Formats: sequence, structure tokens, C-alpha cells
Amino acid sequence: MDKLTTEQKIIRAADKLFTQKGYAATKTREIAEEAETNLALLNYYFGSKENLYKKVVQEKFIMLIGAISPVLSNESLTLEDKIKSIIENYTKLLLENEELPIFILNELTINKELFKDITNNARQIAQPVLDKQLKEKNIEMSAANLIVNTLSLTLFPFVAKPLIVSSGLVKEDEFTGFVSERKEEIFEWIIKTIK
Amino acid sequence: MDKLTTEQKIIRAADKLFTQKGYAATKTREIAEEAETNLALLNYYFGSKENLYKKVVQEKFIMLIGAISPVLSNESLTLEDKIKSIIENYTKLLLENEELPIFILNELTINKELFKDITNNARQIAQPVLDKQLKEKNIEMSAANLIVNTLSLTLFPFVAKPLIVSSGLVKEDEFTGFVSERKEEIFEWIIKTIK
DNA sequence: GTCTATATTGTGATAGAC
DNA sequence: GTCTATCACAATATAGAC
Repeated sequence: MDKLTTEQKIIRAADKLFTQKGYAATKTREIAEEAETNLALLNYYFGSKENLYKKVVQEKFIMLIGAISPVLSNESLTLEDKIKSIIENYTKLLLENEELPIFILNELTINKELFKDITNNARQIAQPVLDKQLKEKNIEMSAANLIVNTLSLTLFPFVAKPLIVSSGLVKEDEFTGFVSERKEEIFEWIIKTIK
Repeated sequence: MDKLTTEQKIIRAADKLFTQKGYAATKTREIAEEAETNLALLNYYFGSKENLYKKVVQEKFIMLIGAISPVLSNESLTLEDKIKSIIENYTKLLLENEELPIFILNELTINKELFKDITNNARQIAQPVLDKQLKEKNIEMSAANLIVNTLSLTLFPFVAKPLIVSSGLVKEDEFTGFVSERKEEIFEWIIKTIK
């Protein structure tokens, strides 16, 4: 019934396990089993565990910055539109991939070298545009603070979900509602702080 | 010169390496080497790698919730005092332990069971007090949102530091200044949003 | 308490038949 | 392309001398 190629099944299994348990804790045999194939095929298609990992990580990293990078550098969007888009994009993306940000942020912390080539591409494209827009409106907040605040309020609940849930602040089955309702609230809070 | 016992040296080395690289990627031989002792002594004092890890993790977890739990449940502090204290406590703590939150949050995500006994203690102590204070002041924001927002704005920059730095938003050597200046700003932003 | 040597298992990768 | 069997080495843990 599933028309995935063996290669795709391995990628999908690797994605799931690496995201859940991290690189070192994930065994190649587990990936093979999850993909309903065997260890030899993993090496046949990808050469090594590390190679497979890089494929997965790059894909996920692009997902994560893909939700913000085009928005920020788009000159035809107003400041408000940008903030709203980022909140919308991330909330949608993370509701479908809850562990994505903690996975990427943890990997960035543990394995700083791995990402250098990817981040360099996005660097310094967005900031000048945003700085110009802030200056035009006489807003005293820096571009860095505006971006960090927007991302903080939007991403952090997902990053800290286990803590938020286990502390009883928000119940597991209320979490989706909690972050969905926050979307409009975050937008209003941010607008308030830049006025 | 250093008057640490062997046991303390091992704990300290384990703390450093587990925090930097995570559980699975850290080898017991490395810990022994970092502690300037040998593998046998690690097992002599702690029985196993997992045992040593639990010691380290619990200690760090208590550090992290210790900066907020007593503040929130203190009935004699005003709402403003609480927010200010949390921001101050965390910024100070995290400037000295930058990897603490990403480490704990990642471990909570990967290994959800490990923490259940600890979080249960702090559960549902703080929230009633805070809810009462919010109601008295006719603030429409929920306690959950207020706490999540405060923690988001304060903790997220540390969690996302590698991303913030590698994207060029804030330079590595400006990071301390960036989060230090944010302290007062975060406080003002939050006050604005609850008025 | 400390150390060297070693037992034992786990893990990434490959050889070679089909 | 796929699979079983296996190699080679890494890693946790322990035995036993001091």
C-alpha cells in the first residue's frame, strides 16, 4: 500500500528516530528496522550513518528557516504583515512538527560546525530591509529584538512543551488550542510593544 | 591546587560533557579523562553511566526550576516584583550556564519519564496564587500566558543562541550585552501587554 | 580508594550470495 | 537491489592486584 521506495522509507525512518532521540542515541539497526528493511541497505543508499543524518538535518533546518527567511527579506510586505506571517507560518509548521525546533536548536548547540554552510546563505539578507522599515516608522526597537521577540513568543512554547505540560500550566490535550489562540494575542502584544 | 574529591571531579567533568554533547555522545572514558582519573573509579563511585547522568540532570533541573518556583509561589510579592525577579534570576543564571535550558528542554523531550517525579513537586503550587493576583488587578491575560511569555522572552535567546549568532542577528561577543540590555526591556514589554 | 587489564556486549560498516 | 553473516573496533562494566 505504501509506494515509497526503500530509499524514501529509510529517510523517513531516520527522520523520525533522529528527531525523537538525537544522533548518537539512534542506532543504524533501529532505522533499518523502522524502515522495514535491513542495515546493509542503509549503507548501500547513504554510505554511512553520518551521511544519512546530514541529509535529514539539512532538510529539517531548511524547513525551519524557510518559514521566516523569505518573509523577512520581502520588501513589499509591511512590518505588520511580516510579523503576522511569521507567527502564522511557524504555528502551522510546528503544530505538524512539534519536535522540529528543539531538535534543530539542540543540534546547533551540540554540533556547531554542521550548519555553518547553511546559515551563511540566509545571513544579512533580512536585517537591512527590516532596519529600514523600523526607521521609517520611528520605532525604537532594534530589528534583532523584534525578530527575537517574535520568535521567542511563537517558538518557545513548542520548545518548552514538555516543561509546560508536566508543570501543569497547560494540559496535553489543550496544547493545540493554547498555541492556536496565542497567535492573535502574540501579534497584538508585539504591536503594542513597538508603539 | 584543587581540593575537590575524586567524586566531585567526576561529577563536574560529567556535568560539563553531558551538557556539551548529550548523554549518548559522551563516553565514560572521556569523563574519566576530563576528571583526571580513570574509568574504574567512575563505576566505583556511581555504579554506571546512567546513574551518573541522573545525578547531573537532576541537579541541573533543580537549578532551572529553582529560579522560578519560589518566586511564583511567594504570596507577598506583587505581580511586577515576580516578573522582575524571574527575568533577573534567569538572565543571571543563564549567563553563567548558557547551555542549561537547551540541555534540560532537550532531555525532557527525548526522555520524558526521567523528570516526572521532580516536576510533580512544583505542580499546581504557583498557579492559584498568580491567578488570584491577575484577577484582583482585572488583567485579562491568563497565568499560563503570562508565565510562558516571561519565560519565552527571557529563556529563548539562550536556547536559540547558536541560530541568533550564526544568522548574524547578534554577534558572539555582543551576546552578553544583548541579553543584559533586554532585561529592562522585557519587563517593560510585559507590563505594557498586561495593561 | 586507586589502577591496569580484560571480559562482554554493542554498533557501524562490508563481503559476498542471490 | 536485497539479504545474511560477519568483521573490526568502540564502549560499558568489572576483576583483581596494590
